Amino acid sequence: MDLSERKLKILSAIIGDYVKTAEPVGSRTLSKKPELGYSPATIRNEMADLEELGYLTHPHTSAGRVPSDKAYRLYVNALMDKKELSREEKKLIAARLRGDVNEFEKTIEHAASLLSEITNLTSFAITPKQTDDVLKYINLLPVDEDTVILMIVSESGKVNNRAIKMSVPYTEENLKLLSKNMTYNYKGKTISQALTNNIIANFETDIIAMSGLAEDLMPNFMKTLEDMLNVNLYMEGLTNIFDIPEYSDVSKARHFIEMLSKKEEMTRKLIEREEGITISIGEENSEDELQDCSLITASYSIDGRLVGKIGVIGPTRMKYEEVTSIIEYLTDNLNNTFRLESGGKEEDE
Amino acid sequence: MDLSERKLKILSAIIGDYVKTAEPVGSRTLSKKPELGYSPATIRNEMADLEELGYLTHPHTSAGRVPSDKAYRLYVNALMDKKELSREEKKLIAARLRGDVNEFEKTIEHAASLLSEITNLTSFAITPKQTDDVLKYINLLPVDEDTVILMIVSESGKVNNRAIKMSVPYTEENLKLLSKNMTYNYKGKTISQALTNNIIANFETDIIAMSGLAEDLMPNFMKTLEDMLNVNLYMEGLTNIFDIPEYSDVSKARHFIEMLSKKEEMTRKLIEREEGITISIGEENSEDELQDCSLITASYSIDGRLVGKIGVIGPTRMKYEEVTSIIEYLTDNLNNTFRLESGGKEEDE
DNA sequence: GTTAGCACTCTTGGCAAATGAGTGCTAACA
DNA sequence: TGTTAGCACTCATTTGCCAAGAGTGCTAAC
Repeated sequence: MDLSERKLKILSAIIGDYVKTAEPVGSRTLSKKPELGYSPATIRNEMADLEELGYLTHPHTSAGRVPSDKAYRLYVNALMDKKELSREEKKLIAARLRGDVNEFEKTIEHAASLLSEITNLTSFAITPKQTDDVLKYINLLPVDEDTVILMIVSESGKVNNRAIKMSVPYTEENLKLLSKNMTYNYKGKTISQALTNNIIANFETDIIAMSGLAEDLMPNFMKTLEDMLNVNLYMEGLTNIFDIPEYSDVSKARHFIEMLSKKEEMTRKLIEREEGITISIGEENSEDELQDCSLITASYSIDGRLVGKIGVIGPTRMKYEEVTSIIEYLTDNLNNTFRLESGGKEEDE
Repeated sequence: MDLSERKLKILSAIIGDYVKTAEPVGSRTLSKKPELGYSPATIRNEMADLEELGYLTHPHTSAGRVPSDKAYRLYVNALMDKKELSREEKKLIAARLRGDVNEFEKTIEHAASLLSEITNLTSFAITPKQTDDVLKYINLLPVDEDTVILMIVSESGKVNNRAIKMSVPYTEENLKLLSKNMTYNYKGKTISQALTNNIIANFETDIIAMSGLAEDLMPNFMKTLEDMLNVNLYMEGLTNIFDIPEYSDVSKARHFIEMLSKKEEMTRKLIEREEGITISIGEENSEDELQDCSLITASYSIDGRLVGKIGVIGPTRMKYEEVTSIIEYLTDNLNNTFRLESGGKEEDE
């Protein structure tokens, strides 16, 4: 059933007010708003209807109305209009995000902290899972009599390395040969391909000559590849939660912080999210702990391929349009910075 | 003025009880303890004396006594006896700490998380500031036509690298020459020496031939050296604070978490701490936010040289002897693991 | 020096009354 | 037929008050 123009207006006003005050909003308060020229009684009637339809709830008989998750959903889908950021906000974001493509981890961390600062919510970001990152170059370097450094470079410019204690002596020639061989075998493969298809069989022949070397090497090679797949999680503004009246109850705040402190779970949750801007409201979240939180996430990409996520978490009572606009602008900026042609930056306006 | 045997006994009992219950302890409760065979009245007299001397306080007239920071200090210095860990605890710690010298960061992270688990407090650890780590090896590797990887290896086995976009073309020969030259110039220098004495003048002659190369390189070299000095901070068990009755007040918990979330400050604070086991109680801490917290930290070292810190933070009402023993045993274990001869492990008992 | 006794203080919990915000419903009005 | 005023009713919150209980300080007796 479609809601009448007036119902939508009232619902919108209730949401607006409740988001600001965190107090159930009553008919009197609403009737005072200039855009709603109705008497409290009329509004009460409409509110009763809206409640029946599931858009409002009632903490108790003599309290005002509170928007339900369904109301927020409607609001987000249909009612809210995108908020254009002010010139200052845009400038602030752009200025704080100037970064180096080769230090994108730092840039992401900055972005998360900026996001939490602007929204006054808890923000988080993950770096891309580089599953599809392509290997470019593998090198073994001598350090000690018994130490060798394994170094793996990917197309995206990521460099990982690891010092390996060798159990058998090696020669520089051997290392060079092995480096070449490995590069030859793995170059062009994605990290996940390299991890699954065990290409070792492929260079068995050469290896015979170097016996123990490969045995020391391969487990470390695999470990390093796994390291490269590691996703980093950044989180900022955890204590912003304390500014939100809903969480002035210690046990609630505790739950919130406890959940967010579980890095693996949060990372997984973020990875699983769809790309683009995604809003999930209250009970739309599967986790019990998130039943009265909303998440807004967006994806950013590096050179248009590797995809990371950034977003905020807060109470369902949140300034959806504002936060969404901020995140959108922020990710646009990130995408721009991370375009490998090298972070040019001329945006709209 | 020295306290009488009996006063010490009473004080000790008060501390013991208060640490357990977090409730002010009264004379009746104390007189019931078998080791204190005095009537409530006697104990009251002694308590009045102790209060006058500053060892006890009184939340209000009709409440029991609470130990002051001065009392805890006395307790820690003179009264408490070291608690020997149980065989199980020792086993647990030893088992969980088996680590690889080359992955000491992970080991430290584990140690912090273990510490917080055992003590039910918030724990943290910092990796050593590698100021005195000695450079061993510098290498420049070609990747692209315009990308070069700079790699720095230190004696402690740390490997740092950085991809550098070159603004001028290079040849492999040039890179090799430069690598050799830099290694020659920096090998044996500590990181801080390398950062301060600008040795660039030293190889000016060769550089002339490679003009732009060094200009692209040197800023990145310096940045990478700075990266190597970065200290990582690990923190675990933040939410343990919520189990402590003193922090059931939201604003207190908030302050606590806010302070601990400031990574730079916490890192600095830890770096500044003295080596060995250090206990600072309540107002002995300079920071306002720590006035009712105690910190217990200890230092661990890698190969007996590079020194990191690990510790816990909790309310002044803390099981000092237990926590101290745990930290001591833990750092012994860490030191052992990080002895470069390669983590042998046979401990006392 | 130790202890029993007692008056006194102060916190805590429970209870009841007052307050007030807001509703739902009915009846009147345009 | 839609809108509004009026009024009784509900329920959370605040306030004040009282009783109970824990613990002290002091005095006097042992």
